[in-house]
Amino acid sequence: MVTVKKVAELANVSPSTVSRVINGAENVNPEIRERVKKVISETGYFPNNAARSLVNRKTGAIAVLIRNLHKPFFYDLLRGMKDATTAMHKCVLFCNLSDEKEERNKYMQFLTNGIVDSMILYGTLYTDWPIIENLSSSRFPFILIENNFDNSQFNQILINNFDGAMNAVRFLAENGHERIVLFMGNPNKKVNLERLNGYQRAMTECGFTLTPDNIVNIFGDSSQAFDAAQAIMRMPDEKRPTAIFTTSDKIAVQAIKGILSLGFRVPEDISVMTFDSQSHLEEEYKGPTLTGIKQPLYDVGYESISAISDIMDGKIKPPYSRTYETTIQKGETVRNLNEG
Amino acid sequence: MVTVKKVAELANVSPSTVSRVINGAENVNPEIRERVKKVISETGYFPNNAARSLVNRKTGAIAVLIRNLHKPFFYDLLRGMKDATTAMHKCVLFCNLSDEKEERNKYMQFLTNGIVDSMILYGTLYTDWPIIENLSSSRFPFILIENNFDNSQFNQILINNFDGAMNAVRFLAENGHERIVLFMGNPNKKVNLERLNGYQRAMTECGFTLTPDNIVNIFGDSSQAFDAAQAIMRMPDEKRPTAIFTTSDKIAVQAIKGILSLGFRVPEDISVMTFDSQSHLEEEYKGPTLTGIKQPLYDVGYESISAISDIMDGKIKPPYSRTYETTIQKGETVRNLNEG
DNA sequence: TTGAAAGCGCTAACAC
DNA sequence: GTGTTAGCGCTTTCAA
Repeated sequence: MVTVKKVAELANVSPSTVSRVINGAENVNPEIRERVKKVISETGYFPNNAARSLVNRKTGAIAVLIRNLHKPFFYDLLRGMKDATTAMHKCVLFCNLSDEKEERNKYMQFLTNGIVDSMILYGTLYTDWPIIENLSSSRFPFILIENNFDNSQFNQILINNFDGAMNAVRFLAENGHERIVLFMGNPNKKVNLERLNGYQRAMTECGFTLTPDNIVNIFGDSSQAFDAAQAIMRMPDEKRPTAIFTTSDKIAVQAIKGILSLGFRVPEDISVMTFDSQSHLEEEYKGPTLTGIKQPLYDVGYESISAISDIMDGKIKPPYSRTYETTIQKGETVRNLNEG
Repeated sequence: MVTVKKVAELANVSPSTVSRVINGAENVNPEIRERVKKVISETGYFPNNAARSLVNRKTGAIAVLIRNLHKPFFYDLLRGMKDATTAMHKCVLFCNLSDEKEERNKYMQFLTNGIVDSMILYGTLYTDWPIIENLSSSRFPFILIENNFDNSQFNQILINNFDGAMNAVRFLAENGHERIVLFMGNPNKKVNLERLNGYQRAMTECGFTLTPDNIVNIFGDSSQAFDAAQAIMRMPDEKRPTAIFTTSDKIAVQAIKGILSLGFRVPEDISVMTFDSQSHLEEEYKGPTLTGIKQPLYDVGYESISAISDIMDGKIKPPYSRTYETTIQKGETVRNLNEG
């Protein structure tokens, strides 16, 4: 293995000079610099990160922790992160975590002790609190994306789920819908809670009826939405909602499958509006293209890398917080009741 | 920061003893062991990987390098890797590489110098040869998945593309097809070349006509397949192929879109068989479910982590090589000409 | 069974 | 502008 020492010997200088050349210090005789550089390229020397990290206490690398990294949901997020990585010449390490607490701890401890010096965490769980607190108290720099904590002391990037949900209801209202039911996913996820709250606020604001029946719980497997949608289609016409708003694509897809399975059509018989509007769905789906609220995940991904870099460089001083707005993505699943 | 030294002080022992406890050495007085363990848990001490790596020259972590990690194509591969990671209690770091040589080099050098001590590379490019050779000559352990090199000296996991393509043609033959055209992707990718060769062999074996017209080059953007498929559909019935075999899902999807765009149907007017049969397509597709050759990517992912672990543990001695067979995934795009 | 001491490869004070 | 020295946190001989 080639080390600074060996390079120093071959170039007839001291290790410190080699170090200076490697790190681009100004105060080196140009002639010597060239000599050292030549030896470096000839020997194929590359500095050992472990040794560097040990003395510098930094590596310049960023870790990104995501549960279920493999899910197509993260397509745009990862693309954004990748483009930012290339643009900023960083090294980014992705970790695909499971829910197991032990495993999560292991990764955290591994990464935070000499491997990376900043971190991006997507969609932390409530149960991750000890981890976050630990990071925070040890002053390890990190950014949370869509976290579950009501705490502005952390660096965070958020998506305005509340307004997004409100806009969904308003969009449905503009299209003549009043009887709008919510298919709501696991309320332990803060995002779902925010979408619920936005839905409720908008329903009230629009003056639409809002009873417990308006909110259908899909807390378990998303396939529950299949049955729930069937149940709705079996209601008498005059009572049946004209639109379903779902907190995720997965739920929307299942709901539509349920609707179609009974011979009904979307959006002719009932409209469906989703939250997410991913370009890549998690399962085979051949129904009409979804209309829904779209999250700017590419931008969020790009910004997360860019922001953590700026924080590390001192260009941004924590706590940093940024909220992204959603947009409405028009597909084929919402019918305009005002027409015809 | 808590260090061995501090733990040693608090426990009234020497750093060496702390080290022994951490590493589970036998020769430690049980009483002292407990005392040290207590201090460790009280202080939340965790060993610094950089320091460890520096002296041990290993970290126990594995890096997985994939170009375009975000693509849904890798869904099953990543799932397999993740499950293996959890099962074997390893730390796996994923890197999303671009084609840029400079970036690829940077990651390699970063990772191989104190961060991880083994590596899995998926789908290396021909231009990666210097990297691979460098890894190899420095005796850094790695496994290639679906690599582009004809070299059995490396640890590798392969998929039998040749037999897969042969089986595709045979399957079409069983279904009464004789005029089978190949839509072939970039031949710089070894996998495409193997699929081409398998196709040719099987066509010959079956005694079917095999002219240059039988092979349509889709070397650029897969949307070329759209036009190519239209061109085929414009051929007179008696000359037109009865089936198209494509080297990837992407090409198949474009081809089907082209066919449908002219008012033809799949598989009634022409059959389409693909290689890949991914559960997650890269673009919106609502045509018939694809029939094609399926790669066991989950298994490949799982095995890659498991194998590199075994290599590191000395349970497997290099060079390690394993080839996975494909299966036929039946969808709706191949018509049985023998019926009716 | 335990501790003292050396050293992994690198950088940063400090001296020259 | 350059070299010497010490030390980052850890493990591992070697003595005791």
